[in-house]
Amino acid sequence: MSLRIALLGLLDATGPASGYDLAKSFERSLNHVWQAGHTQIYPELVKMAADGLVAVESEGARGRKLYAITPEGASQLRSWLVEREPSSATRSEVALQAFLLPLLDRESAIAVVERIRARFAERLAVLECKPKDTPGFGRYALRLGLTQGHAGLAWADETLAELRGLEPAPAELSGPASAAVDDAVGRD
Amino acid sequence: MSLRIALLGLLDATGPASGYDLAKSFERSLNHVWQAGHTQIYPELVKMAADGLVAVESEGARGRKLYAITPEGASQLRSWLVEREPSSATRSEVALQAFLLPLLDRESAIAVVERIRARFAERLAVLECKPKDTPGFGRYALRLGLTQGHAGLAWADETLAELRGLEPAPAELSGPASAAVDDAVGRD
DNA sequence: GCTGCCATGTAAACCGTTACATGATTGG
DNA sequence: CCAATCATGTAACGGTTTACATGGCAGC
Repeated sequence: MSLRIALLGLLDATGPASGYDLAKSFERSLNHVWQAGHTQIYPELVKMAADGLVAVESEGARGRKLYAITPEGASQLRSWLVEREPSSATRSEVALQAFLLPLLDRESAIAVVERIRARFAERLAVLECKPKDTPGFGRYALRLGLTQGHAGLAWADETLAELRGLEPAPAELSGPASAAVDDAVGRD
Repeated sequence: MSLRIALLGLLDATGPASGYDLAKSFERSLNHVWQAGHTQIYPELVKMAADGLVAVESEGARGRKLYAITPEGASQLRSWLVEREPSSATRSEVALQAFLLPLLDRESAIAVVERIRARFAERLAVLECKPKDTPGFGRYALRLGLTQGHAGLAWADETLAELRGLEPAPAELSGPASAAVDDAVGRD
């Protein structure tokens, strides 16, 4: 469903576009929020056209089809935005690595957190060179990304400080099922 | 792949468990990081057993099978943690709604942001009643979740302040393809 | 004419969710 | 005995990724 919404949003904001254009727009402006490649976009546009949410406005050179949002599409887009209770489920490999950190010895854990930190920094760098105050599209999401990126960095720094502050040879490595671990994972 | 890792991580940390136990552990301790229901877990355990990552240690009452991690499984778990460059791709309905906010008039946008804010607050409330300083599993991920949750709240508050500060009847609503919007979405 | 990019698509495999189905055990 | 919970699974569907396939056009 959300792929449709993202496509409708782009079409609504930027006007008619081809599948190829939309794939580029995903890379350019939407990639920190939602991802989709052309292999997903082309068939989805066909289905959306069948459902009357978009229409082929014109066919250009080399088979290029320009899709435009229909009134029906614009209406569904707005309904979704206003009515949809967003699922807050996140599935993050970074968070999973953070979760599993206690399985590693201190050295490895530090290396892993450093790598995570680099990821957050990279992400932030990308976002920071976008026009922050353009009064338009993606502006709020950009700020959200920046805020969360900074939060990630702060977490990494705090965690690194803590890990580095531990005595050089702690007992926190491998070891299966201790009562303490069982407790931490157990009922809350 | 990550589902396997999550299961291996839980088995490594808490010792042998059944599919049912693991599903409960997901709900309890992993849900802010990764989600999986029993319908995904049971078949995956079978495949993992076929691949030698886990082994059925014993069969209890009413068909209950206890899976234990094998040395091979433990080794793959650690390799993944140390070697895997985590994909930082996130797919978030919340961020998508944030992205599309400029399509709405001021009133509706405020309502949407208020709903998002409530989501963040809800999430934070859940995390905050977990034992924050237990020296164990999930501890780092918990802190990451808290940090990012606070960041989300801060974003929502800032955004609400800005939206409420606008004059009551701004011109920011619907309207298709203006040059400015095109610019904001365009190349970076 | 060759190389590289534009532009469009299909197919298979994989991952995740929802709905369905079943039986055993525990507690009232 | 009945209801709730434990415990295990299958099936169908939909979304996502990866690999494959094709042809046009532009510049060298």
